[in-house]
Amino acid sequence: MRGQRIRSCRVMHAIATRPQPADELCWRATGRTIREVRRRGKYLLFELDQGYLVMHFRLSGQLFLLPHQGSVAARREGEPEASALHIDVELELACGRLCFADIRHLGRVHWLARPADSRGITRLGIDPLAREFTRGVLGTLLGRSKRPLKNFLMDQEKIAGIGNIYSSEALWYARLSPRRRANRVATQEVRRLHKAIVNVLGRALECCLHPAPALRNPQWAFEGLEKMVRVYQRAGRPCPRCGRPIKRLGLGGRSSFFCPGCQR
DNA sequence: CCTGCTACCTGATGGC
DNA sequence: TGCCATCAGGTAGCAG
Repeated sequence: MRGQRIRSCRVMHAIATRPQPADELCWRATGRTIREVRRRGKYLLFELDQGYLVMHFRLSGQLFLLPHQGSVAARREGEPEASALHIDVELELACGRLCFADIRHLGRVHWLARPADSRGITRLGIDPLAREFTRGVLGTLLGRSKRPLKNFLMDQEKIAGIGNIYSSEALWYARLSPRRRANRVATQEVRRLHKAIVNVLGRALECCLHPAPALRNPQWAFEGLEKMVRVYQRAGRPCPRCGRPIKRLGLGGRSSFFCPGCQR
């Protein structure tokens, strides 16, 4: 995407730009050039020559790169309907149409003068893949919170980027109960949790990149989590470590999966 | 300030 | 077959 000029921007479903008016996104984005693409927590940022295009995929957002409408390539592929793919926003680039699609329409696309104009971005905590994320930093953060570890790990203002899958997985690797209070975690356990977080995210990245996502294929869906997942959505099945059945637990409005046998 | 709950959406699945 | 409840990778906004 780097260096591509946004020839036009179409909003098919204005819910995706809320609370920003769709036409504001369009006029701000049109004619701009993408300088750089980066990630902050779960946000995807397109740095433009003026301002930023910011995407958040929430639960079901996806990006597609489709052939230009009416092109030979589009006809060969049967011109997939925007409605069928639930495309909310479409950016016309030289290399094709970059489409933000989202079945549940919970994802968002905004234009911002700078990332700090997003409350969600400003308040993001430390990136667990960054150098600065050390055992010591994790220990300090944990010590300041009385919440259950599961809620702590999913709090984007503490550590940015961990969601429901990887919080369950990291706690399993660290042999810590999702219900354990953050400030009741011993030094040795902090060390285990830190290692677990970094390992889980690293392995997840491997799964996400091999095979690489097929941006140009609208049928493509992410598969391969099964290879790395040990407890997530595996209630009733044996724990790969101790053999006892994995349990599902409601915490903070989300499902938490863990092994009561070896997670304390 | 901190925490927990609910709304926001659509679609898949399973029980009756 | 249809109807209803529940669940799904997340966060903003609000009440207490």
